[in-house]
Amino acid sequence: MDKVRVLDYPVEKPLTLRERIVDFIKDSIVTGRLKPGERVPEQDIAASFGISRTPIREAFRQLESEGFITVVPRKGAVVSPITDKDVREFYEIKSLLEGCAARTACEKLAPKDLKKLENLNSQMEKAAEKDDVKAFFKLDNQFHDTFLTACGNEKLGALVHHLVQQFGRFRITALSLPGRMRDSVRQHNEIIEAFKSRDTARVETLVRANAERGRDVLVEEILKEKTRHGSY
Amino acid sequence: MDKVRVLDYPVEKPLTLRERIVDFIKDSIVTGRLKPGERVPEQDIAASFGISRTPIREAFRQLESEGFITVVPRKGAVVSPITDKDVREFYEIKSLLEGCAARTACEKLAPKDLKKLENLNSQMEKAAEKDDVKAFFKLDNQFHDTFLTACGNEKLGALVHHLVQQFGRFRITALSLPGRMRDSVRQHNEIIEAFKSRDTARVETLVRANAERGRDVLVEEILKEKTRHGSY
DNA sequence: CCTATGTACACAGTATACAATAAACATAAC
DNA sequence: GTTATGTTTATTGTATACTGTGTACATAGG
Repeated sequence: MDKVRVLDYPVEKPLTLRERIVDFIKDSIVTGRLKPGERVPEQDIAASFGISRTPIREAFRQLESEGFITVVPRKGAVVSPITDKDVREFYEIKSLLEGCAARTACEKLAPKDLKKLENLNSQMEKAAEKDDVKAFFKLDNQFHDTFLTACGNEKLGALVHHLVQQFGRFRITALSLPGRMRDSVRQHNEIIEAFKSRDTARVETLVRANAERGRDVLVEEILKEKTRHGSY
Repeated sequence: MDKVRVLDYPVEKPLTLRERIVDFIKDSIVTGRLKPGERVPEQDIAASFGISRTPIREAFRQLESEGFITVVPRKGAVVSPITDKDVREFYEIKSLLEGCAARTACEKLAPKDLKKLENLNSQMEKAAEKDDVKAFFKLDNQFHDTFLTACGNEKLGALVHHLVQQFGRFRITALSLPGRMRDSVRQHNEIIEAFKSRDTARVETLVRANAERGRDVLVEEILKEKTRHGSY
């Protein structure tokens, strides 16, 4: 009863213009090309892409809902500024959710998941040695995604993913600080050990500690950046 | 140095068309005028409002990001179906977040907040007697908002608010079940007592129990509705 | 000088027109 | 009859034109 399978090669679906714009602006914000507070006029984007304003306006709506930009009717859009309060609040949530996910995942983690965690962390160690922040960043996300997925609650994983995404720019900056990546690898090793011994309480504690450590570094980074701007 | 205050009467700001459409569709979904799975063609909305498609498309983008509708490129939008799995997952998150908020709020609640909780709950009792589901619904939201606000984490409050909003339709249906409102009032009374005695651990336990009770009723309601549809 | 009002310009909000795609239907080949 | 292909139609994606509002600057009045 199977259908013919001749032409089902990996064809990348043609993204709609809006989707491409969303990706572009998100990336611009996360990597820092667009800075918080900066204005984002529709026409400029439209002109530089050679397209009309319509898909851009739709992209703005989506980006607004996701917290990347703030739009004031009849005034325009600006990149949402991030305050240290924002980071504190989000990371309190992240800590709670990730801790819960890790606790739940602890009993479910398959041997291959544990293997994966170890594998990822050793890759992160290498990235840390080479000071490859970008690679480390991706691996770190995968590490966390592993138990976020394993916990079985899809919404929870998506939520954390979404929260974290907004701080991309600061996270990358924070990872660049001396010793930060190595520090993270060490914490991950502890987490892996706890997972192996199926110590749910300890897993939760460690994961939350990891999140809170990330928060502290991020807050510090933002405050530093703020004073840099204030000193002009 | 005060400015003249002659014309600052409550002037309701002119909402943009998109905002009105968003409100309308959300309300339609929450109250059940639009059912899960139902298609939502742009043209129909445009025609019935006598406006163009542009603001509607923008509204769709926002509603999509917020989880109310699902849009497939070049096919159109449908009201996002809600499964029992969705509810279970969301309420696990809600329980966690609300529990945390309540625990944090416990030490911060001012006398007037406690007064407010008692006041709201007695109003809910009255609404329950009169079988006024709509009023009860609003009061219940206010009750929960009280400690969500008091906990100090604004994002957390907003997040829970957002999660809960999507299940509006089912929550209202669930509240209509015999005894459900009275049941809820009873749980609230326990919570208030725990707040009064500043028993943080008990507060968290009770709030989580309340959330999980809500989840169970909601799941049951959805499963019932599913079989109703399946039995055709 | 300072304040207030008028004016011009930039830009977002909306409408309309057109292009592109997907689904439904019909038609033709086997 | 069943399958495959052409065609129509409904509906979304995008472009363009127009309208209205906010901001900045200029100008007049005190």
